[in-house]
Amino acid sequence: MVQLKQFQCDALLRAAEAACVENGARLTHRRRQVLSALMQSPNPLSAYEVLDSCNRSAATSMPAMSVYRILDFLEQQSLVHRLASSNKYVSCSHIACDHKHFQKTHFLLCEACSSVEEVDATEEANQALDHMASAAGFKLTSQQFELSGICTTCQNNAG
Amino acid sequence: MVQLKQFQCDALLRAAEAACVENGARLTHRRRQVLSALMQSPNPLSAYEVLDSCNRSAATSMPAMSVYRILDFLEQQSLVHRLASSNKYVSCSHIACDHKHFQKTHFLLCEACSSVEEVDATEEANQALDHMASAAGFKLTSQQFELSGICTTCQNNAG
DNA sequence: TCGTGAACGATACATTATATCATTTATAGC
DNA sequence: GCTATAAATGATATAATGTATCGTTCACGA
Ligand SMILES: [Zn+2]
Ligand SMILES: [Zn+2]
Ligand SMILES: [Zn+2]
Ligand SMILES: [Zn+2]
Repeated sequence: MVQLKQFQCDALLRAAEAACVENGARLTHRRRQVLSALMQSPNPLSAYEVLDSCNRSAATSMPAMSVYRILDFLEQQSLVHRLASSNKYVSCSHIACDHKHFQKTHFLLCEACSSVEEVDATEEANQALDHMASAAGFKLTSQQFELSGICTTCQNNAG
Repeated sequence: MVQLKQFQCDALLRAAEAACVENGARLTHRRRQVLSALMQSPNPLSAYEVLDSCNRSAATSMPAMSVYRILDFLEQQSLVHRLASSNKYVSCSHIACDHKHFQKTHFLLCEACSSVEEVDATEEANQALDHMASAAGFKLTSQQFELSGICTTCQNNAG
């Protein structure tokens, strides 16, 4: 996950706008600012990091309230995802494609560079975890996992 | 996970004290208060919930700082575990037994009653998740998963 | 008994999140 | 275009959570 070039970001924003319209919602200026901040960040951002990013790259300053409201909105639209383990946000990596989050989605977090990879659950993993849970009498409901590890790039840099 | 009777709690506290001594640490009065609060709670508690619990059940009021310090200490001693997804704490379910957390430990969280079950990772789950991560080039490091679901009791109550 | 470091108390402060209400903006119907 | 309506935002206050710092007390060993 590398910082997006501007023309890529624009294309994603157009796709995001289309997705909103399809849901009867609007991608306003403020929402676009927040989404853009997350798209351009190589790492997940906390609400206040989003706020700072927006305020650095714009003339008018955004109230903190708006960031919280807008992050909620964007999450409902599946344009961003919230990482519970760090309470930070990442932009969805499937905004431009037709991916609809039908599968469970998991996140791989690099401990070295803080990059995030959004991956679909495998059937193998679903079964193994269901199995592990049912051994304790639990019936798993939908959820996303946030798995820590080392990404390809950082493995190569270290080796 | 049900609220512990007092004599069970006392036995656990004795075991916890022994574990501390083995590590060259001490289970002081304040630490005992915090650990006891977590043991007696059927659900995970946030730092301030621990604080409230301690202050309800004791004459002298505990400063918030102490709770944070002590939770860190207890976590290092593996007497309590921190749940990253909710930023709350639970007492370890293996204080009395000889369980040493050699295996990865995962947590099953009931969405209905908020109870928590601490379970060992299965080899099957480890492999499935390693496999899923390596498909994206990630090498997983140690971690704990916090899986949402419905516990046995709540399944029966619903059915 | 005294020195030492760990644990704790106390205070201030920083960060993060929510509640509330006024104002502005977009939209649809006329 | 004009107006009613709801959505979105601005503005302010406040709550909740977490950290930094320093002085004091306490346990323990020399
Ligand atoms: Zn996504
Ligand atoms: Zn990396
Ligand atoms: Zn444990
Ligand atoms: Zn339950």
